[in-house]
Amino acid sequence: MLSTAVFDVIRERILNGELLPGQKLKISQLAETHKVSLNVVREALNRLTGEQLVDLAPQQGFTVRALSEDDLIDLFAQRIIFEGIALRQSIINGDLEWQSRVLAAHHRLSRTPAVDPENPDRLNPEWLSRHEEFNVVMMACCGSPRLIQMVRQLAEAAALYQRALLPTSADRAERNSEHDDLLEAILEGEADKAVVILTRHLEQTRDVMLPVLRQGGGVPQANKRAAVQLVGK
Amino acid sequence: MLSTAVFDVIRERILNGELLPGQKLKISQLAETHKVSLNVVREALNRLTGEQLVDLAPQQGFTVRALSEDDLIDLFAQRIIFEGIALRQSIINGDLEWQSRVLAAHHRLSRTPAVDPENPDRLNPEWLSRHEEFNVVMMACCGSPRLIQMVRQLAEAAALYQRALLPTSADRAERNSEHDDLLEAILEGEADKAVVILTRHLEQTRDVMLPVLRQGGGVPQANKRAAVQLVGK
DNA sequence: ATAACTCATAAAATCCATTTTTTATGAGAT
DNA sequence: ATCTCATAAAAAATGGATTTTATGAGTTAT
Repeated sequence: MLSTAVFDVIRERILNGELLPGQKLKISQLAETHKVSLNVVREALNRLTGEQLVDLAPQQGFTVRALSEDDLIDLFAQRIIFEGIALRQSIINGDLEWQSRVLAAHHRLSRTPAVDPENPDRLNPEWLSRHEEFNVVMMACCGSPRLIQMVRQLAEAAALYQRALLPTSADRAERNSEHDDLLEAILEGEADKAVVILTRHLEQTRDVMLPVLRQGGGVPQANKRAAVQLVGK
Repeated sequence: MLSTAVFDVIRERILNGELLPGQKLKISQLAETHKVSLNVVREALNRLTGEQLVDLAPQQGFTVRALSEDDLIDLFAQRIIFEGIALRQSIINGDLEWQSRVLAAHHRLSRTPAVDPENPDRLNPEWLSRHEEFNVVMMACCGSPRLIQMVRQLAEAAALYQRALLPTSADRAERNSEHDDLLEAILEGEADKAVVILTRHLEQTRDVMLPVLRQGGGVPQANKRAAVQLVGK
């Protein structure tokens, strides 16, 4: 199915930061670059609105979902709640097989440099992927397909902020040690401890990004457009 | 925007039980009944997949999301967690204006007969609407747009089950008194108590539906189709 | 001179009619 | 009963028509 392929590619381009938050997604242009007809693009974009990655305003087309301070705060408040619940449940349910997968994901993450070797002022996209994978695997055993889906959606939204706002300078060593602590708590089955560490980790991630968003200098984000009525709001 | 209108109508028809869980949604047929072209319907259905009300399987088209025992249990487990959180926060944040709106919604609900006067063996659709409205208003002051959105989506999924499975006989009087207790706790600002009542209410709702789903006799639901690979799973 | 308004033009979004592919169906043969 | 294959039905994709919005030059008013 063509629209599924286009859906995946555009989704990837948004998460990669190739298509910036707030940016307009011109259908004809996307159709041309992906060598498909207009409706295929339209279909893909409609599905992306469901994933909360794209906004649709009638007669004004599609845009990449924009960043905002309020949303950043709300987003991380919900991540703390949802991921906390999912992680606790995962630790309770998880077996040896699951622990091993977490260990493996952590290893892959810890051995990937956080800063792009070729582009020292930006985070390494590969590291971001492994970070997200670590996150997904941690939650995988929570036992609830719906919870997993919601956590995945929140993490995806957060990825937009992280790719745009996370500075490379922010105490990498200290932050990586949080992953180590998290792993340790998981392997020892200490749910409470793990949730506390995760919460602190998320809070710190948010607090690093907030001032960057506030000053906004040099943040890769398309110019804000005038507020328009979005569908379904 | 035509597709938005069609989106709304189809959504309504699904929530009304006019289009049954598991039922195939033939694009050409929908296009004809709504006097629009195929692509418009397709666009609406794609957006409905984002709302988790419709499933899409490549080359097999769209179906109304089917009911299942596992999903029912999962769904209510998540409702208990997240509606609990949203309600508690709403009570903490809510001002007099909000309390008044809850009171009004409760009044509308309590004065609407739960059983359809013309169709005594089915629940009154108007009552179901007011019940959902009561629910939405209760959560409205939780302060988190994202939490509201997720709670709304969970409640919408639950509506499918309730319209299909909730018997008319299930101790209406007792269940309505739970709404009264809930209102009382909210107006007194007793968050803990309100959450306990809500939790019990949701558990009972689930437990009433489970056996009906298990035996499955006479449940309005389209015949199950062979399992197919769905997109995005 | 600047600001506000009109209106023609271009660009983009939305929708439709049609073609191409894929899947489902059922008669006839093995 | 199972398999093959022709046919019909439906999904998916295309190309293009229609409608709406954005843009900017020209005009008028302050």
